Amino acid sequence: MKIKTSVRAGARIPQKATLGMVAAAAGVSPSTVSRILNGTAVVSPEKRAEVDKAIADLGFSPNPVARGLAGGRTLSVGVVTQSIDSPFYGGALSGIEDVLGMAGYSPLFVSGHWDAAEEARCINVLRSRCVDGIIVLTGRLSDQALRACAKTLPVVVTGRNLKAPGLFSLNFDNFEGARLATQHLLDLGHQRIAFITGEPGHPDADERLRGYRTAIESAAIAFDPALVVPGQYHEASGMKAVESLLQCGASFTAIFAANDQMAFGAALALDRHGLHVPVDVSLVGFDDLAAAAYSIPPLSTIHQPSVELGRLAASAMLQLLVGKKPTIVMPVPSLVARSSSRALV
Amino acid sequence: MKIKTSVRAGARIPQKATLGMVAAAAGVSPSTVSRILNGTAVVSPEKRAEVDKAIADLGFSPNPVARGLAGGRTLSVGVVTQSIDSPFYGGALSGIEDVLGMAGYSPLFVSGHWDAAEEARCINVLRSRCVDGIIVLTGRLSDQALRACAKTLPVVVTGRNLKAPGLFSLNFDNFEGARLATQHLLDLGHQRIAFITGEPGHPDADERLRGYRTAIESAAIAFDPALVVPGQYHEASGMKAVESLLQCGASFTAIFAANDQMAFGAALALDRHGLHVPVDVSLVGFDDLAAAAYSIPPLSTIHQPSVELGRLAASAMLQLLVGKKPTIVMPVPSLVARSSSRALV
DNA sequence: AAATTATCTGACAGCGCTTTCAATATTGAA
DNA sequence: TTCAATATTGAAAGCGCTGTCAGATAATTT
Repeated sequence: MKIKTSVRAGARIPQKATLGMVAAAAGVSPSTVSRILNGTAVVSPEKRAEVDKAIADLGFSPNPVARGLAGGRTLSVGVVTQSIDSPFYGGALSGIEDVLGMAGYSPLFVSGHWDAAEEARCINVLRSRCVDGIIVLTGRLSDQALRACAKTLPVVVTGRNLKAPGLFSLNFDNFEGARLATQHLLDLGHQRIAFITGEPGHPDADERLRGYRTAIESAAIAFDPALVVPGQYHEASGMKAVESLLQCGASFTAIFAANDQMAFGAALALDRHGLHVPVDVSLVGFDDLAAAAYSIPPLSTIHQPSVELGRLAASAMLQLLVGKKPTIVMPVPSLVARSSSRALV
Repeated sequence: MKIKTSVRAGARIPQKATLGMVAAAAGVSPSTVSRILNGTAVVSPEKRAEVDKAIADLGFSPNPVARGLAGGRTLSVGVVTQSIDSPFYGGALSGIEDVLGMAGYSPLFVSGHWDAAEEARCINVLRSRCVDGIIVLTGRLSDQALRACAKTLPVVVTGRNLKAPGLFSLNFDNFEGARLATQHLLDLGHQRIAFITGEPGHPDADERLRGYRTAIESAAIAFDPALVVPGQYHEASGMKAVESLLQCGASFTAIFAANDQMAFGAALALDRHGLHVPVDVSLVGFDDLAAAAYSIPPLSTIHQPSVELGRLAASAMLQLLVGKKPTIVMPVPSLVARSSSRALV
């Protein structure tokens, strides 16, 4: 290790003030300064004033690393996401960053890449970094693993319904969203509605399928397995799904894709076959990505409040952190009807 | 502060092993363990073996927080981005996370929201968190501010050409990319090519404009200011740009947008006016977002290796961190011709 | 064999902050 | 006016790890 900060600093760097220096400048003990900083105890107004002045004069700001070591709290919370550049989770990350930042906390993002083992590794990294809490965005981790984790740290998890001490879960009503989307197509007169599923085995994907099926059946239409094709939540799988649908000669007038990315892929595949949305086929997605409003045609979809989800998750964490039981409710699903779906004449 | 980890822990949590415990278990001093961990000095094979065993037995892993306090190095590097959920920077973040993670470093992402003051705040947060280095993705910060920052910490910055001690900059050839895109349209026989600019005053936007102009002029076509409309790099501004172009009655057979998002907006606006891409108007974007391959029609664009950019920036940081001068070269721009551009007949 | 030198290793002093614990100072009650 | 109770404060001991320093061994040298 050759380089050291002190060596690299050519010019005179304003030496970072420490709590001790503030104490000395204010003529009090370090303990007192600490107490003022943390509101741990009552301090006389005079001393408080002196310390405040010293802090301002020295431009002091406490060192989170030292704080972390001494107090156990690092003012940072770990966020386990699947991919930092996912169009869907991105919004949530942004919401988390925003709310956490306002409260003086820093988020530590780690990506699990849709893999339970990797997610477990992520959690270990976060733990070794002594985060004060962990937010898990729709992880692959078992409920059990999460519960265990919540034994040592406050945990907020999205995308499941889980009850455990020190753990708060925040779930979007995927069933209702899917039901809404399907109902929308039914209302437009569609009877043969294909469904491109999400990754099977995933709670949200399963719920969306259930919502689709429920809507179909409650319209007294027989559920046709031939109209349900598997997808993996990305564009390519949406294309493939349409290909296979067409290949099998399935007849349909509308497609409901379990997320927007697959809907985009589906639209492209349809286009390649000379089928136009919404003239030949109506299309509805799920998520309401930013891009959905600008696709051609703009995509009808179920709005998932991803930024809001992030904000709520962060708020819940903040409440957990002060020992309160979070009182957070998720917004209900809503349909955004754009131009990709139209009434069957 | 009511909750403390120790209180929250209901069950018996496997007490986290410390370096001291390892030392005791191995019958050596803490210093020796530290030396083995850091490779700071040679230790006898026997002791090394004992320590390794103790480490394995206790499942010990060093505490980065304590390390940070004691050694000054936190094994974390700050990353200043504009928005954590930007479709373009997302790729770069992903690349950074990947490379940094392999090396045992953790990235600390903060968003500047396209605002110099906020970016400065971000840098302060990062500094207070004692990051070992900072990567700035195309910030708004003045060159001077960055140079000052590089006096105390290694800095890697993308999107500019800046030379300073302790600072490495990594720039994409925006000029050449824009020239390439424009030339592509010229090669297809287009003469009236409109250009939707990026945020004026930004180096990359200016360079792209220059590339456009250079290509146009070197094709012996007069540069027509009426064909250049301002944009702000987002979809809505792309729509607005096309509206204004149409409003002014400008005649054009192709549009080159300074980024993909504006190209998507432009395509939609054209569509609304009954103009189809590429039949009526050819369209080329810049960035090659993941979505570009799945838009309708798939967008011809200049490929920006955003993930690669992130990886390179992280590699450069890693080199800086060990005191080496980075030897990193950026890939050259390349055109991805898809279906949104076609030859004028 | 004594004197040097090169190799390991442990003791110890922090890094900047929090947090008992005990010591004052202050107030109220008796 | 005296004693207990309460409010403020400081001293000191770490949190888990690193890095310097000097002591202990072993390897070379005259």
